[in-house]
Amino acid sequence: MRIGELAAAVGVSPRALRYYEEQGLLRPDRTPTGHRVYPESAIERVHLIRLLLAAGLASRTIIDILPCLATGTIASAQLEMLKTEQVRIDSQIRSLERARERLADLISTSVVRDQAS
Amino acid sequence: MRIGELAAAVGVSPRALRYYEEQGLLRPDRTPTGHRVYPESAIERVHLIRLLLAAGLASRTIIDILPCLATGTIASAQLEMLKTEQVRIDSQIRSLERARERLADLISTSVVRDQAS
DNA sequence: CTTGCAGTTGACGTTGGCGTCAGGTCCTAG
DNA sequence: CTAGGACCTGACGCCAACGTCAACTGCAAG
Repeated sequence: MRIGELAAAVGVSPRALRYYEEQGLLRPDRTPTGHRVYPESAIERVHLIRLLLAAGLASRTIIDILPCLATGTIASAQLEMLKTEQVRIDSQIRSLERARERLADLISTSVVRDQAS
Repeated sequence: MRIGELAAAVGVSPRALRYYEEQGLLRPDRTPTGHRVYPESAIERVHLIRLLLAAGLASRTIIDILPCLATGTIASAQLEMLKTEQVRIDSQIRSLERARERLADLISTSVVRDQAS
């Protein structure tokens, strides 16, 4: 499939897909004229990339863990990285929960006041 | 208290405090010679600012809701903003939880492999 | 007085994840 | 043959939240 199709399939821009390739996250084949050709599996792969990027992992980190999907094996150094990221994500979740709670406090304790513009 | 003291008290850099002021989040008094002077309450205020920034709120948004703390009242437009932010935070938390789960999957299903180098 | 740390403003640098041209090529339909 | 999408490679733009000089002033201690 070509870049436009993949982009539509996963809901990202072609520019983003080229950027992922530039970062080493994707390695599409090329037609003789240089057009990118992606396998079906790229859809799943991009979804995972987006998920991890949204969770705050650096693309460098993602590069290291993507091979684990294909091989089903992982180096101990990468395993440590994954655990570190989990810890970071956990603390980020807690931070978000505190913020949400604080906003809820504000909402429940504030008196709504009419505001002309 | 001066900027260095406040910075140490809340664990941020003086530069960050000046930036918050530039953004309208803080309004310290000044000594006759121009040095910033913060009230004790600034500690609490900066903690809240950090919490909301960490939760992904824009400083412009924070500007609008900080007065609510002081007045205990809130305009209906700001109330809507707060609810919108809550929704955003909720979806962000869910996204993080999915990522964490995915990492846990990887950890539990991958075979740890020895790695020279 | 001077040493030296703390403070001031101003301005440019950084990082990530793309958006957005610009200028050219490829390919399919009519 | 030609029109017009879709694709290509640069390369510069953008935004937020500061970091990092630079060049200067303020101030307390010895």
